[in-house]
Amino acid sequence: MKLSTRGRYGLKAMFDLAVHMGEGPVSLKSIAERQDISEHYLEQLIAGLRKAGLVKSVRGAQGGYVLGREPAKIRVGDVIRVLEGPIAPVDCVSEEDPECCAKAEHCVTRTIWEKVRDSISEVLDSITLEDMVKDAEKMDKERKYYMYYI
Amino acid sequence: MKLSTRGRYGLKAMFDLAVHMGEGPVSLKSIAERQDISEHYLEQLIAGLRKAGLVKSVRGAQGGYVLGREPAKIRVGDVIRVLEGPIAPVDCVSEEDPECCAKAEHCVTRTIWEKVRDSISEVLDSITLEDMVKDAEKMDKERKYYMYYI
DNA sequence: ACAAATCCCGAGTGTTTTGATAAGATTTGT
DNA sequence: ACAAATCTTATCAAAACACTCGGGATTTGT
Repeated sequence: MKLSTRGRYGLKAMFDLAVHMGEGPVSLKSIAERQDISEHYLEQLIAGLRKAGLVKSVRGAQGGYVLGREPAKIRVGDVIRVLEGPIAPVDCVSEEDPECCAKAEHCVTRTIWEKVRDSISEVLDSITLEDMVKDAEKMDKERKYYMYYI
Repeated sequence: MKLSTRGRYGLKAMFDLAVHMGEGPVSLKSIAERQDISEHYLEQLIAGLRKAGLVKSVRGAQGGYVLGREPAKIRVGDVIRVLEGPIAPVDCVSEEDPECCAKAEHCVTRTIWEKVRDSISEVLDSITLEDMVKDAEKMDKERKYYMYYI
């Protein structure tokens, strides 16, 4: 029941982009340095985010990435789903195309996993990047609020 | 964010034991057959459950396993924690000995993972084996309510 | 006493996932 | 033209996962 680094690093990067919103394109290199992530690895992760429209890329010198839409409209769940796949503790209750078995309707544990899935989704979909930035500002007014760890 | 087969199979087995409560020791072989799990693999899983006191073993011919205490006092969360480790989407919010980083107090995402952890725990700790047996009885009065899939 | 049933334990194995690295191609501002 | 970036593809080592196997130890029915 662990998140992989994909989701953790990806959310770090998205938060970093939200913090630097309005300052023009942010290079992968600067994100990787601030968040202490392998640049090449982050490249793979952000490719997925780009395809999903959560970030836009600007190629060439002074290029980089910007958020695909306002921070208030990007939920943590959106980011996690792109990087980790549909939220589900087991495949038979996957948010999209669940691999149901024949007896799914009579399966006691299935209902348990559904409840787990829904409670996770509810938490992740109730928080936006904007919320995160505001929380960070509250936590520490002085310091630049990079996340050192996820 | 997936459960491994350890948690799934283990809960299957515990449910099976709860269903057959009061019929004497249940052999691993019969559980493995009903739940369609590798017997040797299940052996490993149940070893952990035994050490945790969730099941008791009866050695020798006609031996097997029985629940360590009443089904009403065994929560799904108890079983999952034994087989999958402490509930936590990331290590820094682990239920026991979290590997905190220096900046944990200023980490925005940490609070998110805490909320996720708590919502999962709440679901898993609100359901007991007794609840599962009752649900199964409700779902299907006629058939023996084995779980065919988790 | 003996054999069958059953639990107990540790080691080995193939596959998949994870997390990263490397090399080169493409695009663009200066 | 050049340097700074992104983009694409390929490769790879380590860990986790899901078993599998072999051999003991213990108890019971006959």
